[in-house]
Amino acid sequence: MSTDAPPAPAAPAISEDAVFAPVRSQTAFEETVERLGTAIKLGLLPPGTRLPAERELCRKLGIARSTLRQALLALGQTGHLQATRGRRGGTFVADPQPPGDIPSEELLAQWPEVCDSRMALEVGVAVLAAQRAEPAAVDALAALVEEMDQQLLDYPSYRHTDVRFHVGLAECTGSSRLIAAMTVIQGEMTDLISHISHPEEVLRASNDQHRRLVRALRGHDSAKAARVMSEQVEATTHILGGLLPSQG
Amino acid sequence: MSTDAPPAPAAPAISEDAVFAPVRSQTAFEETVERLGTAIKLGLLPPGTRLPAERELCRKLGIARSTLRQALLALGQTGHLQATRGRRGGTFVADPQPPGDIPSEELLAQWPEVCDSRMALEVGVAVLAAQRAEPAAVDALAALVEEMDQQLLDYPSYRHTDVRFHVGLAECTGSSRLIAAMTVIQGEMTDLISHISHPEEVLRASNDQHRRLVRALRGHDSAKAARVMSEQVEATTHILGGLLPSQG
DNA sequence: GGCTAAGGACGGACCTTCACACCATTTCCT
DNA sequence: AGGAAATGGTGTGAAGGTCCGTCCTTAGCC
Repeated sequence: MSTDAPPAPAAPAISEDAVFAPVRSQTAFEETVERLGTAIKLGLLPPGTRLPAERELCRKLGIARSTLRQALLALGQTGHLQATRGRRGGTFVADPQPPGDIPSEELLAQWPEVCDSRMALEVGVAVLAAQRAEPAAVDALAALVEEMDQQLLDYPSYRHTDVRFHVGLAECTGSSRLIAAMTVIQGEMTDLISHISHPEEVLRASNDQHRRLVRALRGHDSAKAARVMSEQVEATTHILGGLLPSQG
Repeated sequence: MSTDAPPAPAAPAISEDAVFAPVRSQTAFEETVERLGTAIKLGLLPPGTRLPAERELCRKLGIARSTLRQALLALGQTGHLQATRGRRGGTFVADPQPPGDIPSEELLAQWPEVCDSRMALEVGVAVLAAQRAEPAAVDALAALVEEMDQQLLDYPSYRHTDVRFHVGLAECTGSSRLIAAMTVIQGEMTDLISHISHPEEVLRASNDQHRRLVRALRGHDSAKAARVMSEQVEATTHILGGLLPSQG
């Protein structure tokens, strides 16, 4: 017992790991490919959408045109974008889109972390949205729920509407940070779940929870919103946990 | 009425702003300064702490030694770090620490966003922590509450313990992403609130909420945890809203 | 005195990013 | 028909960040 243990008060080993964790600085090129690629894969930029002209887009993104072109070229080579020259030309989201690629080993290994982050973000967003959502915004979300009801047999379409629902929820908070975080996490979730089966009953149950969430928003009942969202995320997490190799 | 309005179904203008928002790629140098600087200012690395040797730390951080040295040099010049040469030398967290600098214009302008992000993250973390916290971890948090009870008249000390409490809560989730996110957001909050007055009564009320949160954790009552945390964050937000120039 | 572990300093190779100019293609307008 | 305009496509060189390797300096330990 009386060894010369350090007198330090309960060494906080865990958070030190976080402090000294690897620094991952993405290049502007990588970040751009990821941002645009995620928006396309999520359906936020539907097939046929015309992107802003290169000279304008690079200004919006705050990068050089040559850097932007690297990203556009990469997304063109993977079949996500298609460019046309001339006065009425431009860069368009390809139609049809290429098949989604399988999730990377790296992402698969992190799936519990992704689900945890999602749980935290979605529940927090649901609470804020319940406090702030205006009737018009709630109506828009309700319309998306109706839309999903018609897409129970077509998972890709369902998923796109689902993403719009969750991003729309983040928009209800009015916080651009939360919107950005939601798109990132939905992108990761899409990569994880797009290659597993989604029976109609599962989608129906999921959309029922959407409906209950909308009711909670309408009543500004943040506690109920938190509970419903928590159940929804947990359901997805359990499905993933059952289908993916636990801890690879 | 019958203008040639686009037939697009409810243009999602807001999320497009998010997609095309500026890409800010931090350099490895900047990211390192921020990570280490935040950890020091938050008290996660208390004064006197010895950092790992440069040759080891650059390996952990995944950067070159010269890049790491740039960061260490910068933190040395601001008085946060102090280096000693020789066999028993090393890089140490300076004691005493330099006075905290005033929050940047940029951060001040973003304060509502920071509070929103904090609300989402803390509530989500509280829910997850309530589901997962083990008794030993809850005891550790309870001990921090006791510690804060003794620090109601010494705000800097109180704030350091407060940070350890909230980061400890994130540790209860077991998710390194959430821990990292919590340290970032607490760093921003510290910058925002360190230069305003903190009367004893305010701190006492805040710590009472900590105590109620601990009770909720112990009972695995995630709904109550969410409610308490939501109130706590809201209280801070209101204080900030009253003291900072609204939308300066 | 010598060994060792630490910070301190330098220089060149490599890659990314940037700014700028110019080319090629298509459409619209006169 | 012909030019203006708007778009993507191409090239070049400079600037800066990062990495790697090498060496120097300092201070404690045997």
